[in-house]
Formats: sequence, structure tokens, C-alpha cells
Amino acid sequence: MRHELQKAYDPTAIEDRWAAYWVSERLFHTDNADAARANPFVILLPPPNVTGRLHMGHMLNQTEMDIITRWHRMRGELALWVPGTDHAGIATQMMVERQLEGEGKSRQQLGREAFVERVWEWKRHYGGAILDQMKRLGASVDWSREYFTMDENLSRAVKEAFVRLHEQGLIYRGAYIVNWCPRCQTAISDLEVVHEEQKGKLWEIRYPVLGAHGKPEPGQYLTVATTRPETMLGDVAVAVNPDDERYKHLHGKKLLLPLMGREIPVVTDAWVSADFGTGAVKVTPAHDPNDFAIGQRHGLPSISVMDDTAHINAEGGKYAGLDRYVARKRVLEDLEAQGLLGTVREHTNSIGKCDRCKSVVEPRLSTQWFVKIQPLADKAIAAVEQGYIKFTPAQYAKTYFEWMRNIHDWCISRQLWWGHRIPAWHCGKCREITVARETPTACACCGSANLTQETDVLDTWFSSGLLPFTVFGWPERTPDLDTFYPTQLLVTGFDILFFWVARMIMLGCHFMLDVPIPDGGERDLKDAVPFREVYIHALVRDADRQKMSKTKGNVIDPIEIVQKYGTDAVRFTLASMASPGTDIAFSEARTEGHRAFANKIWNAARFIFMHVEKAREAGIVVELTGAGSKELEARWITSRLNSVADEVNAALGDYRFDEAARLVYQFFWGDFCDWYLEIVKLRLDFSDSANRDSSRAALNTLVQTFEAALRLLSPFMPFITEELWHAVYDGNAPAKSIALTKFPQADAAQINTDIEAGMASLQDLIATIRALRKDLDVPEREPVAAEIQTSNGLRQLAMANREMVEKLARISDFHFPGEWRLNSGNTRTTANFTVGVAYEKQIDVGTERERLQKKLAEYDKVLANSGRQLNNEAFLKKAPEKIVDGLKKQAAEAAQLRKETLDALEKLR
RNA sequence: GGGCGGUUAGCUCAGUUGGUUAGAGCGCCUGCUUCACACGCAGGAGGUCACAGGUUCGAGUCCUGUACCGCCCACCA
Repeated sequence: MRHELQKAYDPTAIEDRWAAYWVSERLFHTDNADAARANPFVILLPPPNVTGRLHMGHMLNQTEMDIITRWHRMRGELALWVPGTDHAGIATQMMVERQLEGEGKSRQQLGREAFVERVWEWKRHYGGAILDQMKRLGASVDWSREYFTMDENLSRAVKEAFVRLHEQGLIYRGAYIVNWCPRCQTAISDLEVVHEEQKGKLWEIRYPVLGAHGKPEPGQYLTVATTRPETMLGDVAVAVNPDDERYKHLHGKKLLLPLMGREIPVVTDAWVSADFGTGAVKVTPAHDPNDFAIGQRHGLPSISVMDDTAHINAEGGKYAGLDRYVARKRVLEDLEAQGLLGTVREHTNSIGKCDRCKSVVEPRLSTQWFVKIQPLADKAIAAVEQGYIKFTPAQYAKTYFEWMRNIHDWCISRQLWWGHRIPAWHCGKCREITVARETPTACACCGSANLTQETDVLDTWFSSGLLPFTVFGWPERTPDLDTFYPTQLLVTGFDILFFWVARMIMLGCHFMLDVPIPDGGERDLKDAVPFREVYIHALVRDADRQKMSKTKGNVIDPIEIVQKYGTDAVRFTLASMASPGTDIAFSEARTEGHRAFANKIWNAARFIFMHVEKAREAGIVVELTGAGSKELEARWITSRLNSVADEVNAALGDYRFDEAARLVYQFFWGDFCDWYLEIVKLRLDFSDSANRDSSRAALNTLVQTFEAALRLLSPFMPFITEELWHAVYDGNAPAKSIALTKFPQADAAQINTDIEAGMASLQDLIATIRALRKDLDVPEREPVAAEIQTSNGLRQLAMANREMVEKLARISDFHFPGEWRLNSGNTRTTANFTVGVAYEKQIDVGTERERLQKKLAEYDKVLANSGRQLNNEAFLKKAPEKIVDGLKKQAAEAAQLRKETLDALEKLR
């Protein structure tokens, strides 16, 4: 054993070393040949953006995955955790664009090819940062499998997936209304639009009604209401509800579109609500999804009046070239001038903003690529309905169904340069499109060689949605794919439930259904799912429950906090606060507490090593497999260890990280340190040759229990446990790492409830004497004699463990007098015993009376409560026997205590 | 407009299928440099479980409603 531990634990002294060791020793590397063992545990890291820096959310996510993965590994399963990063289309492109801006350049000036090369260069320089941070935190991942979503093989798989979906008729291209970000100059999916309530205005505009000869009828107007007046430049009709009596006379009439002078029809459509606004809606099919639908129903043309940057285009007449909001102002001014502007009302509506850059998104007619999602969603719904994928907390299944059942086709094309380019080629001759795995030489339709590749790239989530199988070699049927798919678990935040989790389920169920299972048989939905369980965790907020964000400046950098408190302490804090369903308010105070916990473990080790050394000097060598002690405290701590191991295993099985953390914390600090270590000090006298065997046995149990406790703690606190575990073996450890040893499993034969109950009684006795001493103001170091009245059982137990009671209760001696000899003011009574100490200073009568009266009130309350129930026929008849008996016992005890307390009060007079 | 979650000690949170006197950490108060640890030890104070009804022998736990907080989804101009 290494004995020269520093007095206070300093995490920085050991963590870097072990983090590097775990990587360099390739301890967590896995190959599929090892996986002959059944049920490998496989988990995929949600790939962080390659541009990212680690934040507390990542750390929570990784802590949970690491605890679970280490736990499975220590249970003897083959555990594989696959790391990687995501190319993160928009985010990365934005970052490099910003860098270029700093140099006074734009990506357009660079050109596509050079720009993409520039992004690669950036990635090569900085792309590893976030995974390096992860290495520092000790994540037990298989680094040999690290992937990047734009890697050669993954890109090929993406292409294959696209082509197959296209062949299956599940990908189509067409002009529809999409969400357009004028800053990013690309289409984005519905999910990438965040809605915000905003106070705006609802403007009423009068459209002149045209008479039979195409001339405005004097004084005749149809008034529409709109929140986006500038889009009127693209109006092609005004719609009213067919049943709206106010407008029946206008059915079939034409209107004159103000400012543009265009003739547009009045159409009737049931979608229009007579209650809202004026009951008349201007129809702009190119700039609003509802209007687009109306346009389709009525065979109306679509007129786009804005360009990619949300400036008015040539279709907007004299407003051409104006920014959309400038145009809005002009349009309103001009309408006003012409007397066509009606009432203006305050109106709150929700506007969509780009998730990335927060620009106001413009719904806009645009030609894009879409996935026909319903067939994929159907399978994804079935997989969860049939229990092939289990959500924890189960609540999230509802959210998932809700979204999946109302899903819209997925716009997967992006007008970006950084990403997987869509494998489609446009024919310059016949205008048809050829979709192919390899660059085609001729148009599939007309054979022309005049082909140009589609410039759009795919939504980032398209490629990440394929990861659970592409990381294992799909579309090839590789041994890895056979062995490791489906993965077991996905751990992630709810914020990407739809973005990523739902897409993986859809794409996994779709593509993997076609891949035979290892024995060559047909795969069913149960084994096509990308993972069998999803654990969804909370958001990490700051101590004031605010969302961490750069703009608020309340972001806690995990690496900084880790350097301050140690990785283990931060991990333990996150785990202990990770109760399902609630966000985590990250608290430094709590982290401080867990740093203290690490220090506690460290010092327990110092204590143990010190005694091991003393023993060695006396010629006693500790045996990690040797016979242990038969003393009460030894049997008790062994029993506790096994009970706790059982509970911890159960808690982790339910992903109750908080519960598991609490259990190991209380076991180690409460049971092991506060009680067992204090008691065992009595047994470690190696100078007395008469006690050699019992001292050796006590030492064996001590070291064995500590070693087991380290294994129990290891998934939560891998660094300190690794350090101390190696120290226990003093360089002769039976494995390269504690992570490769066994997690403690409960041995039922070692759990002894009698021992645990007996020990609990003694603890109660000791604590009561301590409290009594305190009340009597007995100086800490002054031993006093005690008298105890109690049952035979506890009496014998106390006699048998006389030394223990005397030491821990700080009493010189105790006996069980037939007759009470002490002044009654110096006693204290509990359900199991009355104890008194011989000390001349009397309890302060006033304080004691107050305390006793409080107790009395407590007993009265119990008596009243139990009495009410015990006198109730219905209760006696219906309640289970166990409850009734318990209540009776409790009532009897309370009555006895009440009587004794009354006596004591009497004597105080 | 739909849907979901929360409200328990000063703070942050647990509380398993309803069952005997509701727990933890931090903070607070008191005493202790006890030879592993002051990042410690020992003792203690502190809660009518948001509110109002209901079901039940029995409710922090189940049901209904109310208030407040938070989140998600949504094509009403």
C-alpha cells in the first residue's frame, strides 16, 4: 500500500494523470470479437457540434452516460461507448464566415470550393477541442471508434440513404412554402424556427371593388386585415368565408389591388374565419402557407415578391430593392396617402425566428427537397407503442407521440456550402434530375452529358439521424453492425427529442428493417430500432434557475469548475441532482459538499493505510481475501455493504442517479466513516500479541470493505477511486484499472437484518447518551458513568459490546441497576430504554421542562392519532394487520413515554 | 389555441403500489484543535407538504377545482 498520502485531497494532483492513462492504455476499446458474450451494452454519444465547447449540459449528459457505461462494464458486460462530432452545417458555416468577416472577406468572394476547404482547415485545427475536454473528464469511451459526420465512410452512407429513399419514392422535390432565413439564406425546417410572442399591429386595408367594366365602383371596398402589409405586393386574390352574409354580394367580383393596380378576384374559402379581423383575407400564395393552400384550391398563381435576403424583388414594382421592413413602411405610407388604410389595431402574434441567428423567418415559396415522412413516422410510432423503445421518464413517450402523429414532411435541403451535398444532377438539356450514388456521365432521362450537380446540401440532422447504424458500417453488413446494433440506450436532453431522437427512430426503423439479423433471418421492428431505451435528462440551469446563456453571462464552464473542485465532485453533484423531470439548478455550494466527500474518502484511506502500515511493522500482513472479523461492527458493515449494493444496483437500473448517489454517499460517510471506522479503532492494537488473530481479522474486514466501497463509488467518482484502489494494492493491482473490476453485487447470505437492527439499537443508545451529556454540559473529554434500564436483549448486546458503547458515548462505565440510583433530572427516556449519567451539574430546570413539555405534546399527538384509529371499527377491520399492530405498539410506547415524561416533569418541581 | 410538468425546512431537492412520529445536502445555532479528515466530530433548531373541496378506516401520495411558476407544440390573416 502507498501510505504517503497528503493530508488534504488535491484532485489536480491525480486527475490529469489518470485521464491520460485511461486513453493511452486503451482500456475501453472494444472489438466485436469480444462481443461473443451476450448482450453487449452499446451507447452512442450524442455528437457535439464540432465547433462546440463543452458546457454543463454536455457534462451532465456525459456523466450520466459514463456512470451507466462503467456500471455495465463492471457488471461484466462488454460495454461500448462510441464518441464523435457533428459537422453541424449552419453553426460551423456561420463560425467560419464570421472568421472571414474579420479578414474583410466573404464566402462568396472565396467561392464554394475554397470556402469548404477553409472549413476543413478550421476543423483540423480546432475540431478536436470538445473531445479533448471529454477526455479530461474521464469519459470511458472507445476512442478508436471516434467519428466525424463528414468522414468518408459516413458520407457514403448518407448518400446511400438519400438515394434509397429517393428510389422508394420517399424523397421528392418541389416548390412549397418553407421557412426561409434571410440572414443564413437557406431554408430551415419547422423545428429550426422558434416562435416568439410579439406585440405588433393588425392593419386594415381597403381594396376597391371593380364594377362590370373594370372600373372601381365609387365607395365600394373590401377591407382586409393583415400583419404583413408588404406582402400585398404579391396578392393574387382576397378570400372570404362562403357563408359570410356581409360579403355574399361580392362573390365572383374583382378587386383592384392597391399600389400594384392588378385585378384580383374575390374567392370563397371555408378556411377563412368570419370572426377574425374583417373576415376578408388577402391571399399571397408565395409568402404564407395558408394562402398557398388557398391558391392551390383555387388555381391561383403565386407571385414571389422577395429575394433570398428578404428584399423586395422586381415583382414588387417600385418597391423593388427595399428591405422588407422598409417596404412595409413605404407601403403603409402610400396606402395612407391614397386613403386606403383603415383601422390599425394593436395585435399580439407569434413570429418565427431562426433558431441559429434569431432573424425573423420569412415563409416563402421555394423549391426544396422533402422527405415524405408519414411512412417513416408510422413505423416509428409502432416501435414505441409496441414497447420496443422505452422512454424514461415515461412522460416523454406522450410528447413523442404528439409530435409524431402531427408530423409534416421534412424539408431536408439547405442552401449552404458546408454539409453533405445532395447526390442529384440537373440536366441542362431536358431539365430532368438524375439521382445517383456516383457522379453520372449522362442524364438518366435524355442521355445528355450536360449535367450539373445540385448545389444544396442536406440538413445536418439527416446524417446524424443515421448514426446508430452508419457508425457500425452500414450500408455494408459488417460484423460490427451485426454485433452492436441496436444500441441499448440513448441519453440526451429533451431539447433534441424531435431534432434527433425522433429522426433516428424513423430512419433506424426504416433502413434497418431491410438488414438481416446476424443468423441471416429477417429482422423485425423490435430489432430495427436504433436503441432500446431513451433516458431523457433535464436542463442544467444556474443556481438561480436561469437558463445558462452567453448573453446573460451566467455560463459555468465545466472545465473551470472541475479545476476548482475536482472532476469527481462535479460529477457527483450532477448525478445527485439528476432526479427525473426537474431541471438542475447547478449549485457550487453542493459541489463544495461533494469535494468534502472526496476529501472524506481520501482521509479514510489515509487512516486505513496508516493502520496497515502499523500492522506490517508488527508482522501482520493484510489479506484481501483473508478471513474477516466476527465482531458485531464487522458483520454489520458487511451486511450494510451488501444491502446498499443491492439498492444501488436497483437505482441505477432505473436511471435514478440521484438515489444511487445518495445511497453511496450515506453508506460511505454515515455507516462506514462515522460508525464503523470509529468502532474498528478498538480492534487495531497490534502491539498486543494476545490479540493478533482478531486484529488481523479486523484489519482484513476493514481493508476488504474499503476496497469494495471504492468499487461501489467508482462509476460516480472514477478518479479518486482509481488512485486509492491502486494504492490499496500498492502497485500489485489485479487489474489495470478499478473500472475493469466487478461492481459489488449483493450476497443475500451476508445481509443480516438482526445484526442491522441490533446495531441500530446500540447507535440509538449511544446517540442518546451523547445528547444527554450535551444537555448536562459535560465537558467533551470528561468521561462519566452511566446507568441504563432496558430490555434483556439490548442489555446483553450492550454488555457484549461494552468497549464500543463506552468509547463512542464517552462514558467511563455503565451498569444496569435493579434500582435507579441517579437523580431523575439526569436521565433520558426513549422507546427502548432509559439512560442516566452521573454528573453533578443539573440540567437547567426551565430548559428541561420546556423540552419535556414539547415531548409530551408530541406523545399526546401520537396518542390522539393512534387512538382515533384504534377506536375505529372500520380501521381495525380494513387496515392490514401489520399497520394495526404497528400502531398498537406505537401507542403503547407513546403511553409509556408519556407517563415517564410526566413523572420526570413532576420531579422537576 | 392545445398539451405537459411543478408548488414539501431559510436555499436546492428526495418522498417507491395511499399506511405507524415527512427525509437529505447546504445554510443556521451550541460545544469540541478527540493522535484519518476543521473539506472535520458531536448535539440541536427549523415544515398546518400552494389553496379549497372530494374519495377513503387512513391522503404529501388518488380525484375535481383555484392560484402562481415553468416548459413544449401550433398555418388563424
